[in-house]
Amino acid sequence: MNIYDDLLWRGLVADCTDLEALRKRLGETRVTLYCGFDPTSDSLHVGNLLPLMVLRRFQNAGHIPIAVAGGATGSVGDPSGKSTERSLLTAAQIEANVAAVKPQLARLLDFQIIPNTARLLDNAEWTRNISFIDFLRDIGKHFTVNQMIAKESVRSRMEDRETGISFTEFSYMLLQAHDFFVLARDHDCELQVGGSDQWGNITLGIDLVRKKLGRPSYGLTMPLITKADGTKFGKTESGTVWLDHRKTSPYRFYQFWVNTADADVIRYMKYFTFMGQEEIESWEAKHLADPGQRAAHRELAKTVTSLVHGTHAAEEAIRASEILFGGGLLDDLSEPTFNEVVGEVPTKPIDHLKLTGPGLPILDLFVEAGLCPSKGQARKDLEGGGLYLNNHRQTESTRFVSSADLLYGKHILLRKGKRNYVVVTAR
RNA sequence: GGUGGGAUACCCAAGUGGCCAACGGGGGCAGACUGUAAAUCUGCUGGCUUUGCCUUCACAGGUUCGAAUCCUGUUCCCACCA
Repeated sequence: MNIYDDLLWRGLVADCTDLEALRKRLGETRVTLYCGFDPTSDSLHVGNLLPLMVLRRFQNAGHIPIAVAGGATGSVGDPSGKSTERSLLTAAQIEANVAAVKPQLARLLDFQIIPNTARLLDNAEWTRNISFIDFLRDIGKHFTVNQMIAKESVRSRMEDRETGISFTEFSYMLLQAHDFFVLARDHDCELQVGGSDQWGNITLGIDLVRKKLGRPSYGLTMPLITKADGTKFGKTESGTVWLDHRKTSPYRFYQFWVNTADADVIRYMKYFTFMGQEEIESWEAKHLADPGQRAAHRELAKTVTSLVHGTHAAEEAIRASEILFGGGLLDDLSEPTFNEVVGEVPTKPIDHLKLTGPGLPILDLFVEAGLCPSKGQARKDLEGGGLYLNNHRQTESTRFVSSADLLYGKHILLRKGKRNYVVVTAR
């Protein structure tokens, strides 16, 4: 199957500058393509996964992907999809973010395979040494302000007189167009992919390539990822789902995918796995036959977690999930297995001395662990049957917790409700 | 500037002298059911040393045995008039 048809089937094509020409071009020879990732944070998040995986899909189909870290563009700030001006990051922040994001980009691409080895570049490399005057003369001259203010990202901000748009963000599209030109000139890059909010920036780049190099090039955008319930993709109650395991643990990451709504799971399989059509259709059949099993959810979670964090981390996340949601008692659990849980749920250190002798009132312990906001609330939660110690439901609000309750002499597993766990570790 | 109305817990919103830690709804948390879902049902939703005590109804005073409720002043908001 042509890569283009595969993308189409997966629902990954929102728009294309020239559908038929691109499909034909992709069928002929190896094509070099790129996608930019601005380092707005010290980690990529699940939303960035989609375009990054599209690069990999192209590579799997024999094409050459270039991931560009936006050391230059990121320091200016893309107005696309933003209703207000953003505050600038410091140079040091950008540099640190680029350093953090690069390995994440590299992880999803293949730098060994020959001949279509992936490349990882930073647009600061070719932007840093261009003088402002040169940029105005060589790049700026090719565009009219008229066409620039017609772009959706700019127009929406110009219509809002309250916020407006700074010259800095207004210029962003020129930098991105320049990137495409440099990559076309130096790497024979012919295609730029990105989220649908990148459409305006991409088409401007295509114009520049045509004007300066007299070559056609292509743009392809992916749709915005939606959720069945209308909320924003990539967020949980506890915030953004990051790719960095220190910001979002592999367990949380796995849980994020397991909790995908039924109505979204097959679509996400198409988006976020490299499984083929037949395989995905068989999961779909399995899901429809017995939705309660959530086989597709687990498969999706396992696959994506393996991709981002490795199979070992994914297996640990699965094991931790089985312990925390299996509902089983902890009594016959071995220490190494329990340790899978520690580190996957929030941990709270506690002074060992507090547990000696009679110990600590159980309500105080839940408050100290952060599971309950006050003792009054803790008492009510307990009376409502919502508090568990080492997976045993607690009924006595006057109970004391002492070192006798420690598992393996170290830990106490506290739980409120179905899935709010904290491991208290004695020090 | 004039006149009238309002300010209540996370949000909306009752309450106009004691039965008020304050009706009801939303949201949130928990329980049952379930599939770590949806829907539904139930409980909780100021704090504590919890059959009781303490602090809350814009702010500061006052009347009263007793005030979210009455009076005075202050701040802010809204409506109509100019």
